[in-house]
Parts: sequence; C-alpha cells; structure tokens
Amino acid sequence: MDKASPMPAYAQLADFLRSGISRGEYPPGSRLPAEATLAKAYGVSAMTARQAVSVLEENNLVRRVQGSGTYVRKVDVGTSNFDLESFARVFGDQDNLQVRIVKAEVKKGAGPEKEVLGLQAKDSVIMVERIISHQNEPFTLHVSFTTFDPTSPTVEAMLDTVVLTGLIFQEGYSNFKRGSLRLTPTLLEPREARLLELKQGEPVFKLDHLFYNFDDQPTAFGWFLISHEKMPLISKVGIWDD
Amino acid sequence: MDKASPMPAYAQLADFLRSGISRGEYPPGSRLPAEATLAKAYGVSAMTARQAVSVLEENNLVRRVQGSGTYVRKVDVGTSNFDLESFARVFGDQDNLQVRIVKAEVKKGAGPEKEVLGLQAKDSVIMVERIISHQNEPFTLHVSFTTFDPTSPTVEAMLDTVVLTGLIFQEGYSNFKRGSLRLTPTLLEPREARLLELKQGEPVFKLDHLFYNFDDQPTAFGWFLISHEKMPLISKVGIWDD
DNA sequence: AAGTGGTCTAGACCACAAA
DNA sequence: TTGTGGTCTAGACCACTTG
Repeated sequence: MDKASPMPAYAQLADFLRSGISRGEYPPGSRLPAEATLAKAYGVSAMTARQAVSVLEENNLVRRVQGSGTYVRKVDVGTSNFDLESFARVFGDQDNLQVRIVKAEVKKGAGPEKEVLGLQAKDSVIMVERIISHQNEPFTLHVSFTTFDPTSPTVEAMLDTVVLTGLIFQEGYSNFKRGSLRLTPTLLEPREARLLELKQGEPVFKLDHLFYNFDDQPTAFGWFLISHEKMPLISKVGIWDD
Repeated sequence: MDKASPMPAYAQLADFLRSGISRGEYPPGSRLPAEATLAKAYGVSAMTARQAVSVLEENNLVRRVQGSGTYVRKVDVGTSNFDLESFARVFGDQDNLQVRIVKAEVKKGAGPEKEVLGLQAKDSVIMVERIISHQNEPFTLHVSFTTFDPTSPTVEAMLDTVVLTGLIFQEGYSNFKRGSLRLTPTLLEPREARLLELKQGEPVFKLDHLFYNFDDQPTAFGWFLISHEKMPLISKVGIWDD
C-alpha cells in the first residue's frame, strides 16, 4: 500500500482486487483470498482488508459467504439496477423548471383513487394535473390525488407543499414516511400526447406512486408520464473503470 | 443494548434509530446524534455505532456529511431504485423453464448490430430469437446478436453458453466483464405479440443489453421483450417495517 | 479441526465544516 | 477552535462451512 497516496488504503486495495477481477485473475465463480490473507499480504489490518472487500460487495462484484469465502459474481442481466437519477436531476434544477396546472378539481363519488387512499365514496379528493417543463420543454405530466382535509390551512398550500414539493423537489418540506412506486410501459392518450407535445400512441413510462405520511395514512397517490428519451433508464454492471 | 439478543448490537441500534425516524423523533432534514454520542449513550464502541448508522445509510434513510453530521433524508420519488429481481428469479427456476428457438440465422451485410458489436459489413453475426417460457407460459422474447467466431468450438455451444447461459442463468459459465442495459417502453409488433401470446400493440418493456468479454470486445447484443405483468418493477422507499 | 466471514473493542489520528 | 464523520490499528471472540 502506498501510504503517501491521498487514496485511503482500503480503496487502494479494493482497486487492486477489482483490477485482479478485471484481468481475469479471479474469474467469475472463483474465490478471493481470505480477508486475513489479504491483510497480511498488503500490510493492513484485518478491518481495513474487510472494508476493501466491502467496496466490491457494494459494487455487486463479489458475494460473501460466511464460513466459506468471498466469491466473484457472474455479470448478468439479473444484477442490474435502475435508479431515477436523471428524473431527480431535472427536479433539482429548479431554476429551469416551470409548473403549469392544466386541471384541478374536487372529486366526489366513487373511484379507484378513493380505494387507494383508503377513503369512502362520500369523501372528497383533490385531483390536480400538472405539466412540468424543463427549459421550456414539457418534461412530464403529473396526475395526483390528495385527500381533502378541511383542517389543513389552504388547498393551495396542500397542492404545492404536500403533493409536489414534498414528492419530488429536492429542497423544501416533506412529510412522507414511506412510499411505493411502480414503473410500467403505457401508451399516450391523445390529450396526454398534446400536453406533452409528443405523438399520440407513443409508448412512454408511467410511474405510479403512493406515499404515506407519518400517521401511516396514504396521502399522495398519482402518476407521472415521461418519455423514455427524457428519462433514460440505463444500468451498468461489472467493471467499467480501468 | 441487549447483549443476550441474537441480533448484533449494531443492528439493534440501527433499529432503534430507524424507529426514531419512523416516530418522527428525527424528522426529514434533521440531524442524528453524533456517532460518538450514540456510542456513549448506548454503551458500544464508536465503530459499532458507526456500523449502525451505515445500515441506515445503505437503506437511503440518512445522508452523511463529513465534518457536519448525519441527516435524515426526505422520502421522495428520486430516491427510488428498481431491480430486476422478478426477472432474475424466473431464470433461476430452471426446472420450470423452457427455451424454444424460433429463428436463427447468420447475418451478413450492413446492419445496426454490426456497428454495436464493432464489426464490418463483411463480418458475419449470428442472430437468434428465442421464446423463453416459464411454467409453460411465454415469459420473454429474446433477440440476440453474437459475433461469429470460427475458432470457437461450435455454433451451438456459443449460442447456449455465451449468449444465454452466461447472460441470464444463475448457474453456469459466464465470461462477461461488464455490460450495459437500457430499459424502454415499446409496442409489440404483430409477430412478437403472437409469439408471446399477447395482444398486438400492447405496451411492454424492452430491455436492451450489450455485454463485453474480458478482452473488452462487445460480444452479446440484443434485447428482451417482457410484459410488465410478468416483470413488475416496484420500488419501496422510506420505512416499511414497523 | 481448521479456515472463513461477522462482530466488537478501545483506542488513535486525519479531513472537513461550522461557529 | 470544536465537533463531526472518515480511516486505521491490533487485537479478540463468535458463527458458520468444509474437509
């Protein structure tokens, strides 16, 4: 280990092991040297060697088996993992963001949103449709259903704070304890296509969401429609940095 | 800490902190007690307290800032993360898996696959279309392009080993160093719909892949078409286990 | 029984942030 | 300057796997 290097010892060792995997010295399925062996061989403590292996484990390059050893993972489609980083980045760039409400109404009567939000038909929900544009180009259509709570200060505050700011904006208030999201492919309806300035019948992503507040009440139900060109879902697996 | 518990101290402390976040004791944006404070308060060493906080960090519940503190993350759509676990699980269940090759040919001449694989028009590529069924129900259509290497033992071995076994099966040989995947929504063509026993024009996931071998040559290009009902992409964020 | 990863301690020093 | 997280040591014991 190069103690003069600004790179910590565990990262140096991790790089060393990664390069060993990359060169084929440790092929998929093979076992890495034991952590104690690594520690002795590279003159670091056992904890430091362990931390190095942990880096590879977090990168999905190896699998630890207690009592047996640490094994090099096979690279395959199953190890991939998609995040919404490009989606979140747009919402982080608030200077170039425009939000336009295209529809807002109080819905009474039955409807699937009532069931999801745990309400009865007689209860009211607020439905809001927004076009969110980035750099003056439509980015996503957001449809949301929120419970109408008369004790809450104002409807406007709820719309902005609870549903939008809390849900997607990086900064600002949020009061969600948990949420579930589902990604599906779907077709644009004529009206949706017009709002997004896309072609009707074009396949896009639909991102459903249901968020719960700290009282475990479902409070923010809805979905985003996003062109895959504006939200590329790309995942890299294996070793890319040599 | 309960030393008699089978649960390690760091996990107990992590649960304790998680429950504090869950109860709203540490609301989003607030700072957790310093690791040294936690260690003293709960009678564990600094490393153990640190490990506890690391658990929350891996769960995306907190964000560490060096020199400043550890802060509770806001739960929002941007923190979500989709894996292909349900996809990989099907391929792990090899007892109930059937593979049927519906088309196989050697392609010469220009084509997008040549470019992706870094070949010239005069080179040959092997194109294979497979229907992969799970429990006798069509699960996915896989189209793959592989470089034709005359020095390789047999074409059949390549098809099975390199492209299919290596790419998706949990067990077996694999020789990929890295790969990139892209998920897009698309529409089924009539032929594709027939093969998958789905409706024409139905929106489905298209999962493109390009895998590189240990010589950094792109070797396995292709895509999977999968109904979102057979591969639900669901992500949970925040605190779900109380 | 021997080897492996998993947990844990009681210190130490460093890099960085904020007052 | 003080407090925070980040790295590191040199041990220790435990749980588990494998021969």
